[in-house]
Amino acid sequence: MPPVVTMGADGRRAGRRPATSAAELEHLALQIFAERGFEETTVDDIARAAGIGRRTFFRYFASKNDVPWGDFDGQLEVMRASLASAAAGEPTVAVLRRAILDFNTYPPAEGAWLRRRMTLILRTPALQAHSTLRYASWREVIAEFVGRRVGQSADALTPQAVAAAHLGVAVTAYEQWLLAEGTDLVAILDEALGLLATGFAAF
Amino acid sequence: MPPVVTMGADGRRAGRRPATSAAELEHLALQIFAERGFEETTVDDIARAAGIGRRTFFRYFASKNDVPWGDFDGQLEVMRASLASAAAGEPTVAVLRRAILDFNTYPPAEGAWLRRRMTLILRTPALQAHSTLRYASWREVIAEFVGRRVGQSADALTPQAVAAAHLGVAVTAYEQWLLAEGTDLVAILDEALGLLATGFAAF
DNA sequence: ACATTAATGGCACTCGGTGCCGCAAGTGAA
DNA sequence: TTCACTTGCGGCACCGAGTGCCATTAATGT
Repeated sequence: MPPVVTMGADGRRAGRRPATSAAELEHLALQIFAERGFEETTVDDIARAAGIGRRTFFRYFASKNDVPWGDFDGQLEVMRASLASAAAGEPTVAVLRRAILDFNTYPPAEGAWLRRRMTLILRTPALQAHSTLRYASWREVIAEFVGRRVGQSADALTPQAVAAAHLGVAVTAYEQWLLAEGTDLVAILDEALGLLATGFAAF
Repeated sequence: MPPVVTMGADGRRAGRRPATSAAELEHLALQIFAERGFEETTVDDIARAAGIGRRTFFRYFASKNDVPWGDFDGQLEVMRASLASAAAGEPTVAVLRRAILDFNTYPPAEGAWLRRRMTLILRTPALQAHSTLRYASWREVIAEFVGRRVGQSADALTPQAVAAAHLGVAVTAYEQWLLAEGTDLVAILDEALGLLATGFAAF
């Protein structure tokens, strides 16, 4: 039997309202991580600071490692749509390059937060490791697009290789960006992806 | 004060002898993983099966995740030496390609074990994630070589990008190899690395 | 008031991993 | 043989992440 959805006129559904939100929790947690470090901060610390129970924390995030990822999946859907709507005439790698640059273009106000988030993810071993699992869906989106373009299954060698190479290079660009304070992420990404398009045969 | 190393004529050092070896433990653990699954096998299970204490297990492996990696670091040193001894005239990517193929060329007898190991690593989320940390040193070896060749720091964009792209493509080749039973790993690796050398501009 | 729905959070438990420390089992030398 | 020394073993207690269970709380409409 389908659940009877009781809903108020203002769109509020029945039931107790969430005590906080994933975004709010993330914001708070990132602050504590910055102060005390990721490993040194326990889930209890975060929960206590947020005024919620430890158990409740795990209803907002599947794991402590998932905290710094924001709405990654949502952003991914935007990229998927962007790829799908590309003109058929435009070369595959060009579309890819543009989509990746878009995916990583943030409003200037968020620049500082992005740096914090990515420093955490790329320099904390536990998060570095965990990132692989999040990147998997990123690669899948790319592979599906390339597969469509070259008329192969997304699981085939070429789409998967293109996706993996682009991911590796994009992450490398992020690492370079973090190395120097005042640099432009998109410019570095563009340069790095350029290397990939031409191929490494020149070396 | 420097420790006085007392050592027998036959090369045996003083002190109690190890009850087992990392290789032996790995062999045993891999068998249990294959039967019961990685997540379903506790460290206690492995220790009990090996007749050692749980505490002792962690003297052989830094973590449960490190079990399936064999002598990865040792192999890496071989690759590093191989890269260092390459003729200066040979193109960088060609050297790289050959070194990677060598690195992944195993005696036929080990083929079945390799498949087991890699299936475990590439299809178990926890191990997939952990692999990133092991791959870091692999990338470093490549980046150092490329840096030397192009006259840049190993930390610079180009060496890092080349390393990351090669890693991504190599792992992809492994995944393709696992998809079909009778295939030749080295051939797939060669094909995949070929894509990278030419670049993706053709797509 | 009452049924319903959804979120909270406490409790107990499992498992990976670590620090501490006493003990076992080897060594060469007195 | 006995002793000092060295190295590996492993029990114990502890921490922290993550999960299943379930009673409780706070919101909804009838």
